[in-house]
Amino acid sequence: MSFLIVLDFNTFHSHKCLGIEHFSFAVDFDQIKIDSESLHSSLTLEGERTKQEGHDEKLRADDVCSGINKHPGAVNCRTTDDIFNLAPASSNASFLGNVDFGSYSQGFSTTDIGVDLSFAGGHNVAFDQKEGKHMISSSTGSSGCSGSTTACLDDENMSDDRPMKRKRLSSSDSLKTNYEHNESKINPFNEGNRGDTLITEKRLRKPPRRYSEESVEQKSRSNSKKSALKASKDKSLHSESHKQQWQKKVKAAPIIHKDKSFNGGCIQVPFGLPIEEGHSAKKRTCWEPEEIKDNRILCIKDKYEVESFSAESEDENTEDECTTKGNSTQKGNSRRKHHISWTLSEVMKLVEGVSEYGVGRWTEIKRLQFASSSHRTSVDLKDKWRNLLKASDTQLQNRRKVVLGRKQASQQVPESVLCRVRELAAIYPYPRENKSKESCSAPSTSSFKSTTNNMFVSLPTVM
DNA sequence: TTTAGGG
DNA sequence: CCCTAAA
Repeated sequence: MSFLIVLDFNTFHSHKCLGIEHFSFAVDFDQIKIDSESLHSSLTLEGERTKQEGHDEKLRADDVCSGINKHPGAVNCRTTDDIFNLAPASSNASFLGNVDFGSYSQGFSTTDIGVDLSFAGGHNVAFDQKEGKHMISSSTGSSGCSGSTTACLDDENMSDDRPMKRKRLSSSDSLKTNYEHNESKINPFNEGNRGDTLITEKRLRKPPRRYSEESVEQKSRSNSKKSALKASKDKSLHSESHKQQWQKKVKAAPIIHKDKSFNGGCIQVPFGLPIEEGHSAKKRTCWEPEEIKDNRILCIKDKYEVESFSAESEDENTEDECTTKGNSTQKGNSRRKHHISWTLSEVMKLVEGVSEYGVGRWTEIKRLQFASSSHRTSVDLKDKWRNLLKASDTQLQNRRKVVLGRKQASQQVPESVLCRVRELAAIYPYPRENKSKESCSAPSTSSFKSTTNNMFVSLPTVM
């Protein structure tokens, strides 16, 4: 098994890290999967054993952000471990990043190596492709906190992303070029195997209720001064033209008929009604039709998306694609507000931004890291950071309980990122949250800060 | 306008 | 995410 992978990696390496396909293409993981299945019987015992004894070790390793080599639990990790050992030092950095995520996503499914691996493997393919892609072109490893895995991972991406984004921004004064850019860029990657499952997920998801409400409102006041105002002052104004094109497309499609067929009366009624405090109740009345309509839109949109670039739910879309989606889905105003889930790359960009500019300088971060994504306002960044802090904190606590461990932890945000968040939280204490934690919850010294500090201190020690 | 914080 | 007070 490891032999296969090693060969693969060698090709990957011999291509000067340009052929990420060689590293993560389907066959590769099929091999792994097959191997793991065939090995399952023989490995089960060992896997179970290593999984258990490895788990503690893994947790500790994660604490110091030095994960990879200590994940004996998952088959993949073992192989990557082998690779890692064989890999020339020069390629360690970029490869590390890849392995990191892989092993983390593996980590959540190690409970059942034989079964879960297939899925997690698929996931890894997707992820590694993306990440690998990012990493390949950049090799700056300027990690602030010694070469921790996290640092590699983040910086690898970030340092690459930013220049590209700037370039994109400057080279595409009209958003149209921007989109062309992105589509052509995105296309090759999204045509992976994983697209299908993700698409289905997306289609099944219910639209948030608040969204339906707002779409109603937007329709009712389509030309209200607020929208005009917002559009005019919103920086994403330049995206308007493109957006409107999308809207035309969408509108051209038989959405309205569907509405009628659904007895759209429900939709109309709420208009007349005063839409004030009775939020929940009244919204719910008009929710169903809206939902259906929304699905319609989604379907139609999906058609386009699947044609141009295979849709992909909340994964790595590169914020630009998210923008595309957002604009197309929403009618009227600047950005689709309701819950565009944060992609990992976005989170990492945020983390990177915070590490570079400090907490609280959200506009800076927005300008520099999220320049090309019209959604994600500085407020969003702030909120997300708050959430990340919370997540990292709770994760820390969960770690101590150990028992809970893997599954629930952070399926979206890899531990490495949270780890980085904690580091940054230690460096740049969040304006008031940290204080409050210190003053309120921690009469003696401070629970949170001390732990994070310890973590932060222990990092270089271990590395 | 931007940040911080509550909801 | 949204809203809003404060700076």
